[in-house]
Amino acid sequence: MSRTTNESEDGMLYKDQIDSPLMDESNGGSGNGGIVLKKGPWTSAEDTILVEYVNRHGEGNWNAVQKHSGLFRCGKSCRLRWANHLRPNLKKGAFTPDEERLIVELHAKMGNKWARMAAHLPGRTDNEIKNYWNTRIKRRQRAGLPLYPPEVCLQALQESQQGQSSGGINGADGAHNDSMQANSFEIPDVVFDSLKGNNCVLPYVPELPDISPGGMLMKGLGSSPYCGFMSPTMHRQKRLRESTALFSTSGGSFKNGFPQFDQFQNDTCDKIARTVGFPFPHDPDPTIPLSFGVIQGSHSLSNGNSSASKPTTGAVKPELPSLQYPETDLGSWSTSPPPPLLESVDAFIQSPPLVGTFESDCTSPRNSGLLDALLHEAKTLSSANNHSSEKSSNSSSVTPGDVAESSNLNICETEWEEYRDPISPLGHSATSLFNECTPISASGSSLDEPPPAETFTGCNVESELVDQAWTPDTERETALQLDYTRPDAILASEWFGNSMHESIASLLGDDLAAECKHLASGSPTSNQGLGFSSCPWNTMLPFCEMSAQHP
DNA sequence: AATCATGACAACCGCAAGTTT
DNA sequence: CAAACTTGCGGTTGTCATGAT
Repeated sequence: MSRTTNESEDGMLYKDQIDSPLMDESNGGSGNGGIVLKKGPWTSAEDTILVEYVNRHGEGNWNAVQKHSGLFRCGKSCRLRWANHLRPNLKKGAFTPDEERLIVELHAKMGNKWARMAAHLPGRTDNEIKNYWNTRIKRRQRAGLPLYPPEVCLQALQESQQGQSSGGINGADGAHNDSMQANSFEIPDVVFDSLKGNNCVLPYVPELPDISPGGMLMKGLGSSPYCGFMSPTMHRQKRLRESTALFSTSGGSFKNGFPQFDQFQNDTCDKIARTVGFPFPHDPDPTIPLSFGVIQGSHSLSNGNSSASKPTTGAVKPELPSLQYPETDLGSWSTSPPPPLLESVDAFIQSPPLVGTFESDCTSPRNSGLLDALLHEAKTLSSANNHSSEKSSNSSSVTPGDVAESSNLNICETEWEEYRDPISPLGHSATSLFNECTPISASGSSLDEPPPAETFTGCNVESELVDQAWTPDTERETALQLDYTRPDAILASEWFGNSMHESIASLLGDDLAAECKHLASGSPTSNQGLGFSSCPWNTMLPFCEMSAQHP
């Protein structure tokens, strides 16, 4: 597509600039009063000016470009233009198959860390990669294809194994420089191991469009176009309720729930902390089908960009991404049977369950996923607990449990903050892999046996696996057996040995633990009715254990 | 032929971290 | 030490081209 604008406008704009009275007065920076900085497509004339300037003065000090070159562009725009289009050695044109594969692999490891990914693709810009990825996920989503091809999973697996042998949980930093060479990211490694065990099949759970807990959590319900999926069977009304009021409490509760995560790597901790600490709207109703395995949260969420998704206690961010619905809409779901679904959502719901519906999760550009989802789920549980308490007591809006949990979570968040590792891809990686390479088969079930669309069998299996005490001796073997759909299993393999139920009980209370167990058991009824709700539980277990075992 | 959907691309925006003043 | 500034990153939006209906 040609961005012929430059050519078409060539000269013209340049001329305008030259002739412009402002040109001579353009000394001011982008904020200079009186000078209106140009926006929109760059012309070749502008490019020329910028190139000349950079050749003369070098990169950096972009605001000076506007001041000294006469360009009516803010420094930011100049930097972007240079980095994405004018910089030497830029590789233009479509991505090669190798590049595409690499992007997929990198994304599996890094999530939406476009700049970091770009470092692995000489001549490519983060923007290109980002655009490619976003387009790709849309395309594959529509096609019902897995976001991460099996071969990529396998390769990543192999690489991860190498990295695993040498890397520890904390290898992230070292690894990030050359993640492709030796992946030491813990989570991904584990994931890939799991994938290996499962032959890396069926990346998506055919089932529900995911609610994208992450998206909901970070941006305020269903902000993500890909995350907004909800099971038709879901109780929408419950889903979004209490979000504001509960968020703060719930989020807080989570923090405390995880007193220590010394073993988590930085990034992981960061993501988790963010997620945990984030006042995500949690669903008071545990029956809400969250697609955990499916989660698609978004990398963006966890990954990152904290800018918009920063934990803001107390209130759901009104900020709405392109496809999201207004909160009001969300709220309306409670009353109206058909929620304002996105096209994609509709497609997912309506499309055949087997192949791609799940895609939404997997393909979410913002997968943050797993952690967010976990937290969200935990929150949901705690919220449910609170809710039940409220019903029973019917006396106060805030139950003791709320307060206690809230406090716990806050603490946890604080501590996690200390372990942030911007480099670690865990959050994303885990998410990506979980979401996108989620095998339908559970440990117990064979790959040849596709799971029912309504259920997320992986959850069941995983719960069992987790229950099997993870010991260093058995860890490796178990890892292979783990369903890679379950991040929790992975986490468990690394750090946890106690039963999840106990952990949950300690964290959220016995009743919740019991419920969790129930969900984990994967009774057809619960699964069907709850969608993936069981998955979140399972996923969350490790975290619970963490808190229990790592005070 | 008109319309719509999709893909590809470019650019902007807001935020956050780092640096300078 | 704080404010201002710079830079970088990631998300989002807008535009155009193309193909399908």
